[in-house]
Amino acid sequence: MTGPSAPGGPSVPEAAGDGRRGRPRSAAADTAIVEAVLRLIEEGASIGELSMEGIARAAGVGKATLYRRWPGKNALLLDVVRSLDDDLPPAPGVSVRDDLVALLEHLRRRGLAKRHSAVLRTVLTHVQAQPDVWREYHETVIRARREAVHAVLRRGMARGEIRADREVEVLADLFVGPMLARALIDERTALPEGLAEQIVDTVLEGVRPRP
Amino acid sequence: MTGPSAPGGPSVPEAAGDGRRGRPRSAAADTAIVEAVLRLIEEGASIGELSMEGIARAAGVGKATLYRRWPGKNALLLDVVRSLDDDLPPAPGVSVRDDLVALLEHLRRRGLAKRHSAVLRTVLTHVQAQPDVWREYHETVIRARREAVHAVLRRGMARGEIRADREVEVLADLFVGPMLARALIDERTALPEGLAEQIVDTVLEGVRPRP
Amino acid sequence: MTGPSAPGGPSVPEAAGDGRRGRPRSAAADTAIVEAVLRLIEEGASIGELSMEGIARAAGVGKATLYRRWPGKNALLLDVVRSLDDDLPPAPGVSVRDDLVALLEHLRRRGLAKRHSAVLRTVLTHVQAQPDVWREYHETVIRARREAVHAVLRRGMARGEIRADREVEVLADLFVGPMLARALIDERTALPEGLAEQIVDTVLEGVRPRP
Amino acid sequence: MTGPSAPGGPSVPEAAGDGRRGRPRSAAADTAIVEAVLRLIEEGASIGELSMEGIARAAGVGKATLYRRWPGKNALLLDVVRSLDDDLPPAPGVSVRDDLVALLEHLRRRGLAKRHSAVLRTVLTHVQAQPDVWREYHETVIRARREAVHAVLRRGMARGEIRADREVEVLADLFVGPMLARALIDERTALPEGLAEQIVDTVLEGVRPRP
DNA sequence: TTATAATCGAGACGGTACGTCCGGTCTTAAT
DNA sequence: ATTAAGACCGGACGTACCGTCTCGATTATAA
Repeated sequence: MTGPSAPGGPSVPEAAGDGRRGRPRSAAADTAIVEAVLRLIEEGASIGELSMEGIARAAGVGKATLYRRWPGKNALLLDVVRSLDDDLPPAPGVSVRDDLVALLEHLRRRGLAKRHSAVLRTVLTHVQAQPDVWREYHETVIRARREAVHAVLRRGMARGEIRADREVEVLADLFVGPMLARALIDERTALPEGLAEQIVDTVLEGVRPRP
Repeated sequence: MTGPSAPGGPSVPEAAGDGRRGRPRSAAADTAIVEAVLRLIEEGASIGELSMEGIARAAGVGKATLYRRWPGKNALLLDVVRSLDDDLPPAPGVSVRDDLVALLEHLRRRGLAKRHSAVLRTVLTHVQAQPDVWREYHETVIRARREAVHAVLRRGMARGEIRADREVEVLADLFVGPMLARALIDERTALPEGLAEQIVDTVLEGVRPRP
Repeated sequence: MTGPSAPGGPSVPEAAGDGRRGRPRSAAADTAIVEAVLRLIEEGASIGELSMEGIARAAGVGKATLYRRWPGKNALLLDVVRSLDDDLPPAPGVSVRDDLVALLEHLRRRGLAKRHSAVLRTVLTHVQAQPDVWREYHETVIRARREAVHAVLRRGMARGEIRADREVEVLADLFVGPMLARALIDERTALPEGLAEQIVDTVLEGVRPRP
Repeated sequence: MTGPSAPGGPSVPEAAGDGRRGRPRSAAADTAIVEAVLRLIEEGASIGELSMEGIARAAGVGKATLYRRWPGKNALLLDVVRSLDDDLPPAPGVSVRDDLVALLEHLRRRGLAKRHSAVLRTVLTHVQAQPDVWREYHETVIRARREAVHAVLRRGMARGEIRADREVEVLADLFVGPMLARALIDERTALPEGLAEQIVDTVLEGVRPRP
């Protein structure tokens, strides 16, 4: 997606190698739409006002302008959620333990951010019900994130800091799963500071008492 | 909820200590409705036919009969999902490790069951967007399940099989979170046999290599 | 309405010549129902609360009690309107002119009565749409009234007070029609005192100026 | 009502002096709706299929398209009935007697027309129960017709062909009332040819025998 | 300069579902 | 057998949203 609308932006036809004709798409509309969705969600429009009709109204935009950019509500919402994932999180890092803590801390912070939390909850709720859309999100966003964890773990294995007799996927879930479970299920009780370290260290050390 | 409609059943007015008047609610309708929802979901009606209108049609029931029992779609779906949680899972158990494996295995099996998986995914997707409904589900179903894990862990702590320098809530997430993450996010790729043991043992032993 | 179910009252099965069994119909219910209808109509319930549901509620009666007495709403309303026609109007009379005035005056007074006017308007509106019910009303109530006019006119013809070269039906309409038109169409503007005499005399004398 | 939808047409917002925006209302829908109502009524849909739902279905139109044009069923039906009154009836005329005959003959013909008769009966039945709607109909349609009669009569008075010692309103009812009474009450027994002349002449000459 | 053309906000289009109400029937326990 | 109460199925009510379509107006490039 290299068009005028950056990654995460609306899906441009992308055709017409160079000689585009007619009035170009309004960048202002792009912004207004995405901002309207975020505003609506933050205002608690759990699902009520989150209709294409309401979004168009809130953005001061015609409905056709929405449908010209996205094929439907799910695609729009998916793009909105993607637009919040821009901030590249990971880090090269010193030790494997610190890399893992950094990754989980990033996850935690995002789960805390009012905007991101509400958006994610509301949007995923919509999107997850559409298997194809969800799959696309999975393959573009989630897989990337997961790969970051896998890379760290594989590096740890190579260095001998992580046991090598388990599948990487399972190990990754051991670290990421607990944080996700808290963020997705426990509404927003907490995600207290220090949770990342706590999870990483406990999983590393094990739950059995050590002498 | 100890009335004629068992836990998981429709929300009975519950009034009238004994001298109930008027024609009683039809148990056949109760059954037909819940079965219709399950059937529709299994048939893949991800969200399309999952309308009160469609449910009533599929159940051969008037819409009023639905609204007499539940205040809205979410409440109905919530009850349906609850009706799938009847099978008490846990186990007294011999060792703490075996108890944990049993709990996770139960989780895994349910995640695999075609019916439960589809229902849960579809329904939670609906329900989670309604904070109040979700909260109620959380407090009646999730809390109970979580408590079972907590009990096992506390027993383990008392016995010295589980380290006592971590909060029980965090430890519980370490075990349950990975399985949930897989079940909820990875569509249904796997949940392969042996996953429960793998998770429990790895979390118990830790991820660091042991000599 | 002399018996519990007199002519004009609810349509009793009428079977069982003598040996009726079981609990007898409640006369209180009969009264309550009819009164409820009249009350609702007078209160302006033009058509809104005029539902079987609302009538049963207002009468403090079960719906089945209504349907046990009348086959449907129209039959009930028809009976109510009939119950207002009990007061025998006509008069033997001295001169034909006075008889006609008396008949029209009777019509006028009834058209003025708040109760009768509102009921008639509301009910006929319902009833007229059901051809069979309307026909029955026509044949039992309207025909009788019309016959009274015809009798007077025929007497006048015999006496030489009324021209005999016109059909009686047409002549009857000449007298009754104007009053009805006012009563039915002009909402309730007036029907002023003296209207009956005015109509009768003008129709008798003719509209052409007399020398 | 001078907008794009002529008298008898749907109630246009009428706002926006010139710069109308958005897609304009479909004239095809206008036609389809009115035709559907007429068709349904002619097919005998006394009141059963005469629902907004049924009308929309029969017209191949969304329900919203109905409610965009009329606030409710009564208003729609009222407009339909108005659309049948377009054919200007009266006539300048030679003698007062002939003018009156022409007016009544027009009334008679309309009462006979299958379409108009059925529509009028069914529709007025609906509309009359809503006082405000009825009032509007009265003031727009009935008053106009009545004024035509009044004009004829006043001309007759000026010419000395009509007695001047009666109120015009009463005289008008003497001519129009009989025809209306027949048309509205006698289902459709007749309205035989020559009725107009018969009424006019008899009312003019008077009912008393002449020497 | 003038076409040509894609965009814009606005809003109507045919459908479908919402949650409520009523019609007419049926089923309770109580009288 | 009838009572009041109320549940039953069906279906209409009027509203809202979906995704498409048509308006007149705007804003670009291409001729």
